[in-house]
Amino acid sequence: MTNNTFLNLPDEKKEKIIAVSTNEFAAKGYRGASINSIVKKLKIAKGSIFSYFGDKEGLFLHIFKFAVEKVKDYLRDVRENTKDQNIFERLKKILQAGVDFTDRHPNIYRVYIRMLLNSDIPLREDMQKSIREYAHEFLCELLYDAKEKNEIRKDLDIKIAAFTIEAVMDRFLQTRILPFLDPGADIYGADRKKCEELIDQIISILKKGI
Amino acid sequence: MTNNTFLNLPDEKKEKIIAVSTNEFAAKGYRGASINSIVKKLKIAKGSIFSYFGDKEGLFLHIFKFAVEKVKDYLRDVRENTKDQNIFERLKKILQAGVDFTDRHPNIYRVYIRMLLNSDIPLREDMQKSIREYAHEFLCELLYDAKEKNEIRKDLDIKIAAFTIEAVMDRFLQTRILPFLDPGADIYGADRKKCEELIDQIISILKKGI
Amino acid sequence: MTNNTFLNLPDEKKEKIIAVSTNEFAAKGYRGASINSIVKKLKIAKGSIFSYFGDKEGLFLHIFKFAVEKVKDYLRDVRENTKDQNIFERLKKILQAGVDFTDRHPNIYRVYIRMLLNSDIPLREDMQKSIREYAHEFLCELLYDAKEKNEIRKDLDIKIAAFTIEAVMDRFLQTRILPFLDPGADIYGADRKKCEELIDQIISILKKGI
Amino acid sequence: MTNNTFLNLPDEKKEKIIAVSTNEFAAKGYRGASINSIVKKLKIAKGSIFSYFGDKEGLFLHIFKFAVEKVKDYLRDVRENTKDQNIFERLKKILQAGVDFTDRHPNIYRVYIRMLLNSDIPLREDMQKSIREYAHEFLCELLYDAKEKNEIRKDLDIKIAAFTIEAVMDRFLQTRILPFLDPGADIYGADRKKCEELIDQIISILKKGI
DNA sequence: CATGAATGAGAGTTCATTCAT
DNA sequence: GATGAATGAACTCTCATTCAT
Repeated sequence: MTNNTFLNLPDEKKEKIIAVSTNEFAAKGYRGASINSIVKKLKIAKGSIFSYFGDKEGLFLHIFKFAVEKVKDYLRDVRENTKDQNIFERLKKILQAGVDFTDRHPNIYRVYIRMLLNSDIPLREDMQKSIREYAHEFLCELLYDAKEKNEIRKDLDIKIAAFTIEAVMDRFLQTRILPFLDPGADIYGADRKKCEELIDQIISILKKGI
Repeated sequence: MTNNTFLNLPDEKKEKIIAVSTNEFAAKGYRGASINSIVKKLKIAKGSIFSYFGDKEGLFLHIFKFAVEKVKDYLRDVRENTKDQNIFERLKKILQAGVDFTDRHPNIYRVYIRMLLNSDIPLREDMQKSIREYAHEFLCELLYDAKEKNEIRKDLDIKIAAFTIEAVMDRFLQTRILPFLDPGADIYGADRKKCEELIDQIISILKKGI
Repeated sequence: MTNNTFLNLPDEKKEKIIAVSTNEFAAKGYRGASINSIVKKLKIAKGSIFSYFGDKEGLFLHIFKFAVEKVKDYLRDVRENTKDQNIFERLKKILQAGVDFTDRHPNIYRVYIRMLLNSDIPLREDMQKSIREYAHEFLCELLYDAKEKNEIRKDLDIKIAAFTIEAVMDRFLQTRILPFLDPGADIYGADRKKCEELIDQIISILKKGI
Repeated sequence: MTNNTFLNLPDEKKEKIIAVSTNEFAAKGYRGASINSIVKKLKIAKGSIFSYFGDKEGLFLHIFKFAVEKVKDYLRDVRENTKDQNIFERLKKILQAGVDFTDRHPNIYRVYIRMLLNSDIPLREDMQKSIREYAHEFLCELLYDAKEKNEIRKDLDIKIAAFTIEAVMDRFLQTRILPFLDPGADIYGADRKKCEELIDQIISILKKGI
């Protein structure tokens, strides 16, 4: 749907458009986001957005795909960089990378989780499923490898384990971008060191149980 | 904010107003929800809603508080009914009760998770935090009891364990009302029996680790 | 489609809304007509028009049906008032009544003929056909009566005669509201007397041929 | 208004631009017609249209003049080719040629009658009058000749006769491009033979009266 | 107290027109 | 001379909110 006109824009402009739009969608959701508000912030003509993306849905889809790709990229990176470590090290690295990512791109992650929960809108079903499915399969692969290497219990149901890990990790990352989600003030690791400790403890619980 | 006029309404009418409004907010989100649409379904005058709740925000806040209370009620019930069981039995019961709850009141739970993500709108901070905080403290209490009874590791960090458990449980319940969140078709327990198995396995992972 | 709210309006207001809207559609056609422009002239809120008629199409349909009914009314009147006259007297009376009508309601007639030629728009097919069909059948009845009374040729094809008469009459009336349609300056009867002469001559040609 | 740049274009390109534009104006009217849509179909740059014709009005005027010239051409042809026939034969030939013309160029005729009704837009008065005036004078000449040759009544008012004939002929041609204008299904001559019969009957009524 | 007509700001969207390349 | 990106006014339509009845 996205127009060549947009793709041919100077990188700086493209990035600004994506950033401002992402912020708008992240802050107000699909319906709440206002093209008026976006173009005012961007100081461009309203018509330009429509020539770039067709309509509001087109803009959102672009933003969303962009966000999804960013998330996938970071997952891929971690996998490649942790190939020779054991599963618990790898999970730890994933969480740390996730923390970095949400710190660097809080609005991208906001758009991503917002849209997972917003059913009112124009994500094709497959888009909606795509990312959690991707994360799920990603974790399944990791766990499968780990089982082969006898790092985890032979009797573990991989799918359910993946589900559990994903839930915990996702929620942990959410606490970083949605402070109010954080149930205890001291769980939210403001500083790097505290944060690493938390990660260690979470991994530890996933490893040993409660 | 809610008016006495509303509170003095016959129960049946009050309930209908809450039910219809909850559905609307659950289906379309805060901004997407339309007072027009609500009053049309209710066959009452538009002005009435505004006299009852002041404005759209007031209506939403009422709906949301109501939803929160319902959730808290169910948590309280479970706690009372499982006092003499061990922690793993209790967690299992909580999850089962949660499944019942989301099956019976899918829209209440929908409103609740929808609104966790909406930052631009009118949840007072405390309202926003209230429910996850409540669940967190609720689990902390349970775990504290359990530690006293030597059901769990002595060295377990209770807050982080509570956080972990809550994350997994919440995500499990989300899969029931937002099917696309479910990463694997077979994780979603369509039938009662399958669902109980899943719960057992999740609890098992929480207990023993991976 | 038209709302009760509109129908319950004071007559004066209703008439003004119809008059202003009719002028707008008559002057600019369906697409060209602007709700903005209409409400500005009426000094009412934009929303009101939409609450009365649903949308632009609803407004137009109301206007159009209204115009059609007015035209039909005038045809009915003439028929009733000329029952005992011969066909040529009757045709003359019809044309004279038509002249009166277009003089009194030029915009109603304008809307009516505009819409016959505008295919881009929301007249249900039957609406489109309705009025010319009505006029055609109306003339067929008159001619059938006339044939029975031996006022016209026995071998005359009534349908084609009706078609011919309607074409001439319609065009004559058009010249009154669309001056530029008038091919010769002196055919257009500005004054009553001249106009009657023209009518006589037209009827004469229809009667005797050229 | 039309630019030399346009006139110097290869014939093929000029014709394509005129054809596509005529279709657009015929289908959607002046206001409804979209330059966007035209240039998309033509696969030329939007700016070109504006350099050729100045603005939308300029394009339309060109199209309209072109249509008028085509109509005049066909009238001239018929006159030349029927010089030695009597008036009723000539009228018949004119109608037959008109049928051919509307069958071959329905959109040209559509533009022409559409625009007769559009008062708000950019036909200079003289353009608006031009074509019907031309047709009127054309018929007057024919009738004047016929009177000299004693083919028609000596007492006939030529102008009014011309008006009458033109009205009937025009309406007949309209039925071919605007089927819904046709009052009776069987008046509309779908096939050539039926059509000729209709023409004969119409001419006969014009000749002998009703 | 209930009603629902009136309001007008603001939404998404289209489009003729301009102008730098 | 051709191009098409940028523009912003104008469009239809929605909606929370007000207030006279």
